[in-house]
Amino acid sequence: MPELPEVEAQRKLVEKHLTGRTLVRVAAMRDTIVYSGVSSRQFAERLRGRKVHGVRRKGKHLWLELDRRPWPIFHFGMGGHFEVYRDFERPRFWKVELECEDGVCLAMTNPRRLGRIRLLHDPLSEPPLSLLGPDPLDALPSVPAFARMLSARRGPIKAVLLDQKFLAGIGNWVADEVLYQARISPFRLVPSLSDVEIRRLRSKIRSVIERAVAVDARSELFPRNWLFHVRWGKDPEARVRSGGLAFGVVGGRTTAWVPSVQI
DNA sequence: CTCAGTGTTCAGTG
DNA sequence: TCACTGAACACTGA
Repeated sequence: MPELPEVEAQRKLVEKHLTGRTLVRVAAMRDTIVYSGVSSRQFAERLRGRKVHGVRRKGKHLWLELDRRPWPIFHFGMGGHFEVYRDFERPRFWKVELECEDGVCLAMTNPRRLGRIRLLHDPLSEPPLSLLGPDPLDALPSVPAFARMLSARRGPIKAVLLDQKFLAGIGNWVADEVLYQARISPFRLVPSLSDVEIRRLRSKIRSVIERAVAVDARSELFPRNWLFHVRWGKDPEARVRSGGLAFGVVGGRTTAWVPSVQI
């Protein structure tokens, strides 16, 4: 679930419910894996009574700006989300529960426990956030800057797109979608890309992410001609219509592409 | 019962 | 240093 568009949708949700509010009660599920560098108990103590000034995101990381540091940073790993509710109905797999003065509760879930919850004084200037490349939604590099970034890279283009030090927030499905729409094979080595292809790639990174964010990452609202539907759908005819879908492994990840379209 | 997976990190290798 | 591979992490759901 959680690539840039999904995390941005979560950010908006959290922003809507927590901005300007005070965390009157904080519950933290005991978990020594998801909580990183801080115990769940300590985490809850540090947050209780704090006022939320803002909710920010970079790449797949989400954090709260509070009236006092340190601030909490959330990463979902392979799954999870924030859930809003009023009564005592904690969702399955909850890791943190934040309650506001108006009784609204917000919980972060993380079923597979590959996510991380941290407490940092200045998120943007400390790892892991300080190691990230630019966020393609907020700060997509210009064409020349993008070309310069690529010129420092080798290897298959998909592996580079997945590298969070290159751009922050692109994950497996976004990478496949962007390459499909840019008509570039995921296996193409970066040095072999032409200027035209580099422009097309950058432009598709922007359009795919903007479009997914515009519909709050609700995949049923993605344009019908996106690879996404063919890839995850169970309609075999759609696969044929797409021109023949292939699966392979690039950058250690399952990759879907259409060989007849992607050169 | 088996296995892939919308992610990240680290050790080992070239 | 760069880059790639594979494994590990942990657990759900098909």
